[in-house]
Amino acid sequence: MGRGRVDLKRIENKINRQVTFSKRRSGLLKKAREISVLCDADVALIVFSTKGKLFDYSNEPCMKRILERYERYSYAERQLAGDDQAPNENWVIEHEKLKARVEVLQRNQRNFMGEDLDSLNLRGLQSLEQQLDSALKLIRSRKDKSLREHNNLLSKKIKDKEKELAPQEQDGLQNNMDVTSVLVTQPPESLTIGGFPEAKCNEETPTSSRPKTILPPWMPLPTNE
Amino acid sequence: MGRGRVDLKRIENKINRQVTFSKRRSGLLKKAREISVLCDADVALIVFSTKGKLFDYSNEPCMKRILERYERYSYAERQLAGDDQAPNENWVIEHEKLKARVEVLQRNQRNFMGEDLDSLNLRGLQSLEQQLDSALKLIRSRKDKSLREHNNLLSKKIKDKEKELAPQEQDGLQNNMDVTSVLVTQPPESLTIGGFPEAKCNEETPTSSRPKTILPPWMPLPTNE
DNA sequence: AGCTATTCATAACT
DNA sequence: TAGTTATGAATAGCT
Repeated sequence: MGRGRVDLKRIENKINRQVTFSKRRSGLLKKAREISVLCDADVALIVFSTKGKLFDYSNEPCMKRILERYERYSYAERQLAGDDQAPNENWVIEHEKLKARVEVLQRNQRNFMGEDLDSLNLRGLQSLEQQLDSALKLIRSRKDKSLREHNNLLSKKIKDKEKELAPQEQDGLQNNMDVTSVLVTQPPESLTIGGFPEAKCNEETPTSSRPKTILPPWMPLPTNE
Repeated sequence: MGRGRVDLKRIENKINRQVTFSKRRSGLLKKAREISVLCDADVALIVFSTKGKLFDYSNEPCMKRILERYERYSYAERQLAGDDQAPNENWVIEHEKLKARVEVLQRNQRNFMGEDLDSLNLRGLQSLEQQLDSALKLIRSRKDKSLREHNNLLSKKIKDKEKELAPQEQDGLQNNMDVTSVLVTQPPESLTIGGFPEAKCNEETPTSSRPKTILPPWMPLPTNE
C-alpha cells in the first residue's frame, strides 16, 4: 500500500516507525472491530508499542473475559494433547468451549442489564456505556419506525372506514384520528408509552415477525402500569 | 474492498459469514504480524469464531507472556479455575442444553447491542429500550463513582507529594495536577456520544501512563490499598 | 479454492 | 501531529 512496496522488516528510522505504527495500529483496530461485528466473532487485540504504550480492543465489554476464555480453551486443548484421548472425547473440548461461552455470555448479559458491575473496571464501564448508548439509539430509531408503520396502518384502516361510512356519518373517524395523532407525536426518546393500546398493538403489529419465539428472558416487562 | 460496499453489521447469511470470517481472519493475522515486525511492537491477537474455534497470534514466543504483561497493566488477577469433572454420560443431553442456552444468550446479546432488531416486535423494542435505558443509568452512575474514587485517590497522592516536595520544588506537582484535572473534568457522558459503527477512539485510548506515574487512568482499583 | 472489480489502507510527502 | 495522494493490498461477489 502507499507509494512503493514495503519489505517485512523492522523500520529503522525512528520517526517513520512511529508514524507507521500509529497508522497501522488504527487500521488493525478497525479491522478487528469489523471482523467481530461482521462475522459475530469474539476478538481480543493487545498491542504494545516499542515504548511500552498499551493499546487494545475487545468486542466484549471486558477484555478479561476473552482472555479467560482463551485460557480455558488452551487448557482444554492441552488436556487433549496430553491424554491422547479417543476421538469421541472431542466432546470434552467441545463442551469446555461451550461452557466457557455460556459463562461469558451470561456475565455479559448481566452487565448489559446493569447488574454485576463490580466485575468491570473503569475501562470496561466506559466501553459498556458506549455500547449501550449506541444500541439504545438504534433501538429507538427502530421503535420509531415501527410506530410510524403501525400508525400508517391505522390511518389506512381509518380511510377504509371513512369510505365505508362516508355516506352516513363521520364521528368514528374523528375519534380514531385522535388516537393516531397521539402515536405520531410520540417522541422516540420517551420511555413510557402511556395509554398505548397495547393489546391492539400486539395483534396488529405491521411488520410483525413476531410470535415465533417466546419473549426473551431478559425482558422483565415493567409491571403493568 | 471487494465488489460493492459493506455495511458494518453482522452478515446474516451463514455461508457468507463463514467465508468472510476466514478471509478477514487471515488478513487480520497478517496485519498483526506486519505491525509487530515493522514497528517492533508486541502484539497478541485472539479470535474466536462464532462456533467457538480459536485463532490466535502473538509475536512473542509465548502468548502467555503478552497476556501476563497485559495483566500487569491491567488491574486484576485472573484465577485459573481448576475444574476437573468426572466424565458423565449425560453429556450429550447436557451439551444440547448448553447449545440451546448459547443460542438464546447470543440472540439476547445481539439485541442488547442493537443488532438483529427485526426479531423483535414493538413491545419487545419498548421493553428492550427501557431495559437498556435503566441499565445505562446504573452504569453511568457507577462509572461516575469510579471516576470520583480514582480522582480522590489521585488527589490524596498529590497532597502527599506536595508535602514531600513543598520545601524543595514544585515541578512534579504541577505535572501531576494536569493529569488530575483531566480526570476531574471528564464528564461521564462525554465518552459515548457518537455514531455507532465509527465508535471513534474509545477502544484505542492509549494507556499513556508509564510505570513512573501513579496509576493508569483506566485503573480504578488501587493495587496498594 | 481461485478470479477480478472495487474499495481500502497506507507510505511518502506536505 | 494532521491532511493529501499515488499505489499496492485486501477482499466481496462469483465461479
